Amino acid sequence: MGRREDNKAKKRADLETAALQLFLGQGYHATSIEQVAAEAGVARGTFYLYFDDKEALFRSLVGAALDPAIDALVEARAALDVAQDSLQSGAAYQELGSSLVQTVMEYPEAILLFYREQRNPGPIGEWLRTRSSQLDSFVADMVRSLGERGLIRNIDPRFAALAIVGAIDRLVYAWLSGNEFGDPAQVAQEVVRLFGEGLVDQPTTTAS
Amino acid sequence: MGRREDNKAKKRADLETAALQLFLGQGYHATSIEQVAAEAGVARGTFYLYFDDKEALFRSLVGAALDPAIDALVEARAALDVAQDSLQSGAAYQELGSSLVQTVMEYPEAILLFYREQRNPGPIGEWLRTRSSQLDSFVADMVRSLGERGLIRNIDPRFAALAIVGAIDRLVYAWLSGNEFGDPAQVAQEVVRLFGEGLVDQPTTTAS
DNA sequence: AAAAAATGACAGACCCGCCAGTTTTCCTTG
DNA sequence: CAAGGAAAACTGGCGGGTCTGTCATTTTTT
Repeated sequence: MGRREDNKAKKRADLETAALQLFLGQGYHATSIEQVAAEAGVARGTFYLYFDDKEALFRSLVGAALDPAIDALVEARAALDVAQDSLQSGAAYQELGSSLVQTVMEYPEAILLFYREQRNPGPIGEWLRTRSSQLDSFVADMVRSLGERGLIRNIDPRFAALAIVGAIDRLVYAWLSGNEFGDPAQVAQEVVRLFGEGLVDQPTTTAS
Repeated sequence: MGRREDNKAKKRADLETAALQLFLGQGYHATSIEQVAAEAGVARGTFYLYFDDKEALFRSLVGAALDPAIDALVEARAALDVAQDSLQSGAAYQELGSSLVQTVMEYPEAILLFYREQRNPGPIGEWLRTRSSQLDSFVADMVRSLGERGLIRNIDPRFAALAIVGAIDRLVYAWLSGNEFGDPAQVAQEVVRLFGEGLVDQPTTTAS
């Protein structure tokens, strides 16, 4: 029977959840392998039977949450490439949005860790920023596409993407950090409206 | 003569600039006092004649950039409290904006460090987040005030503030990290327009 | 020569990754 | 089904390394 396999998988998971809590509590850098092992209830040496080092642990941990998100991004791009009308592309955006929301809801701690460590130097930070910039590029392409179809006013896509991603980033981060503000779905709609109206081409309404 | 004093001040500055480069290059946590001292050309023991520890060094370093910004915030709040018409409050906002831009232009590295370390756990991160949330609160009040005067549509000020600050945050961060995009003044205007039109009350323009 | 500044060795504390020795699990065989 | 042995899993001490903050001593300034 796979009793051995099961135990191994379980212990791996124990180490990962222990690490997740410690990383969130004191940061990746400040957490020692000793602490992770102790928290998971094993000796230091045992850790090395499951992971090469702290970095491999982190990648496994956060990758479990990020990989699905990146996959969703890739799929959305593929769907958009073959989309013929705005109905189909709208569906692709819809699908992407719900995938991303689902990922965040499923791995809130890992995503929070992603936000926390993102700006740190070193290989971990670089790895996270690579993932991050994929989203930036996607949004930039989206803005560019909408601009070319005349649906929004002319604006530097790279600039708009940073603003949009930055706003969402901060909102999600605040929410994951424990700040409460209403129904996420309603918040999402507010974001769309906020940027939607800010991006649409229209005469400048001068409020005195 | 103040020769001694001068040298002391200069050495302090040397230590700070050395630390700034190292913090930006490898992060606060990964930088040792040994490295800072070596980079500044002094022995490790000398460091402790100028700063209590690494944390005091960081606070001094980043505080030099943040304090003026916080001061500008406090002054703007005071000016808004006594402002009677929207001309005066507009001037206060204008003044605040130019102060903040000036601070960023004067201490770009320190501000970048502020963005970098902001989400890390520990006393340093908490200290930075305290400063950060002052800006959040200010913007939230601003949105609330504009809403009460009917200049923008009804929207949760806390939510709008996070979106606005998040977008600006990301743009400034990208710019400080070396991403080029045109004239900062023009970018600022774009931000105002983006959010301005997104916040104004208006019939929902449904683009098919 | 007195005062101030600078130095670097030292003690104490962690941490990493390894690995020889121990314990647990599994499976075969009588 | 029990016994026993091989294999897998686990342990914790060790060597080697880094970092901190102090302080008696040396160097520089006045």
